[in-house]
Amino acid sequence: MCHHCNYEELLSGADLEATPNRVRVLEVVGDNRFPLSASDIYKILERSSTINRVTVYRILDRLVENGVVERISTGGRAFYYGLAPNDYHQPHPHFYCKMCGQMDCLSPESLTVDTEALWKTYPGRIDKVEVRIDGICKNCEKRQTE
Amino acid sequence: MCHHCNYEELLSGADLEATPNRVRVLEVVGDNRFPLSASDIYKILERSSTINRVTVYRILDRLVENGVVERISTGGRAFYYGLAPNDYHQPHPHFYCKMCGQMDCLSPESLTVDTEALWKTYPGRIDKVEVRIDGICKNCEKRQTE
DNA sequence: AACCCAATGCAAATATATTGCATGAAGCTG
DNA sequence: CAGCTTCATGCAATATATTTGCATTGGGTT
Repeated sequence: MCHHCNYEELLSGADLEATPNRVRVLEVVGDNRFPLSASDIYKILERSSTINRVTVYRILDRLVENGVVERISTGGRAFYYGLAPNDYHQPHPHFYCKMCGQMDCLSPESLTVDTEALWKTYPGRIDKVEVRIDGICKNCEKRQTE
Repeated sequence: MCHHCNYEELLSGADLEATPNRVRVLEVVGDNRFPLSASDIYKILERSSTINRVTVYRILDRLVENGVVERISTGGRAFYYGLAPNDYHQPHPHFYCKMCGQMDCLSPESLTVDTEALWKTYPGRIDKVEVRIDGICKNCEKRQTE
């Protein structure tokens, strides 16, 4: 567990009853250094004890709705999920490797985006700014040349 | 047609034979002010004369591969397609409305991203930096309050 | 006790995209 | 020019990711 986060508290703080399944899902998402797909999360949970795939989707939806978890788009077909930004986790860009599908978190400073003007002037409602780098990660690049 | 772009030339310049279907697909993508989904493109093409959905997907794949068209992820499930950046089209961020699914192109200056440090230091291969704003567009926001 | 609601499970449906295989036209080779 | 190859296209089937409908269960409420 991230030493800043108590997952039960995170849940109740977001108006969500801390059911065992919700805690399990949130633990998997929160304990990972990088975002995971619903399918990844399901597989990890299945290893310890049974859970339904649909339940995982539904829990993820609720967590995203209530701002606990962030849904991140990839250059591929599935969404990935990571902890939503909060006091201890700043928003940050991600790197998506189109070969292995792994998504890395980049440091918030690695890329500076100035969104201030946009927030002021955009005529609609802005919920989120997503920055994603697509490419091929170091490992896959190496593997290719072998 | 965008007055800078001759679509046949764009195709042959990208090493792609300018077949009638490819030109049609590229016209639809290029003539639109904002990116479209494969399905949107298919529907528009069907209005003038018949084409297979799979052909549309395949043509889009080739166009993306050869750098003529850009595949843009959304906050939703489908990819959208727009002209790839070139001498006349700078890379720019997009706004995705989660209500109506419409994606707008924002001006390149509306948001400044400094990727220089990243390009220098990232250990893998970077193909693309995608910046997307998610939210609710002006129209949908208005419609909600009515 | 009767009721209600939310969480979960299972089966089926949906949306999007991809694959396999067939056809036909264009070009090349001998 | 006959035979071969290549590539674009079409059609049917399949794969993948996600969502929906409906039933069950358990906890709280009246």
